[in-house]
Amino acid sequence: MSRPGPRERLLQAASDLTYEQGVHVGVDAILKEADVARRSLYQHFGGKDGLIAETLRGAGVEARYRQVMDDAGDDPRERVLAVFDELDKITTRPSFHGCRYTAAELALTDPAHPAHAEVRAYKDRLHRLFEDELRRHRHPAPGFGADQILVLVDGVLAHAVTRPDAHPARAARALAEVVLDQPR
Amino acid sequence: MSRPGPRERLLQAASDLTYEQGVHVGVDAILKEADVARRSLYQHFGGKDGLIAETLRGAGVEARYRQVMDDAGDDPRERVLAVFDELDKITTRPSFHGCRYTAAELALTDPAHPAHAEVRAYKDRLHRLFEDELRRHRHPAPGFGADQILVLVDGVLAHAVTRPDAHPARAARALAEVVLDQPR
DNA sequence: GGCGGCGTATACCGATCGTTCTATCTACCG
DNA sequence: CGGTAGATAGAACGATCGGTATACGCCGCC
Repeated sequence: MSRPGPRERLLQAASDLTYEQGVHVGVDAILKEADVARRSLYQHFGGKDGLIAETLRGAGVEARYRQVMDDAGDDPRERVLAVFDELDKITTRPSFHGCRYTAAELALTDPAHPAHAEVRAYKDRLHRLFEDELRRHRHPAPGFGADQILVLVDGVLAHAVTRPDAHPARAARALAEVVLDQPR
Repeated sequence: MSRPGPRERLLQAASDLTYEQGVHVGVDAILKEADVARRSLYQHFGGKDGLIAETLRGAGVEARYRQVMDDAGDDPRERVLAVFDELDKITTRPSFHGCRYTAAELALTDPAHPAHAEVRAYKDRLHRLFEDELRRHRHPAPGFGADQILVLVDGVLAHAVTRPDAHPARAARALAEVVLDQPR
């Protein structure tokens, strides 16, 4: 029943605050939110950069995609389309602030920042996720199809930040159906 | 033959630096790049926020879309597809750093920042641009179709930052063809 | 011909940035 | 019981942030 240790609290606080306010939140704000001593941050993560990178690695966004798919049953077509239905819900919530990975990628100018590798790894995992579904669906070109799905997903998340009322997820869903209905 | 005034130099420098390094570049860096006195910035734009907003308004990215379309001729189908061909070139250049409007939107947390209105206005103009093309093309639902094109464009620009080697513009182009080939 | 407006240059402000430091406290383990 | 590792609290570091103030030079225009 005891609360998690400093490391977990730091990751949680960093995850929340960087999503709400971007990766440029101050270390002080994160420390206060996590209720953790300054020293613990540098002990566990070496610095702010390390904490940011580790936060992205452990965000578990990919797991939520899997969950949505699993809730949609076994049919790959329904599983993929369910993602866009979910995106329509997410992107119209007031708490929606875009894709944390895309935001981090754009905000961190320094190409040497460890976060970039995490973003790349995340998107590669997502690509594999969709590619597997398309392969099960007997899509003629699962790799290319997965690229298309990823463009749609990233497009929805990017566009909805500025024009959520346009319901980009619905527009994208119709195109995702086209990807899924390729002659096999 | 004389160089442009401080205002124009500031806009140019801000445009360059904010694209390369994000909107969090320091005022000092902009002033140095523009070779302008500190005071001139606050005289002309009231502050950094005003300069950023004005930079977005005057970036003229929309004009480049029009140019690409005009170079592609009169057929709306070819004009729209030309945009994705151009995107494939742009996104694979080393100097590519994503969509400046999306980046600004994500980086600026404060909802009251004047830049948000500029981003919204820009994307609305883009929507109108594509909607007009689709209408000329006798698309059955030009508004919805334009939403789809915008999702594809934003998706390409967002995804290419992390995975340019996936050539998201090519993946998107195939879907844009679907949008354009709707039965009318 | 002097005067106001614009641009420049530089010093300075308080605030905040990420980081390092010292010092004290607490929990666990032999 | 003693000792060690980890956590806490908080001061302080130099650097940089956006913004303001002061002083000086240049130009055109009444």
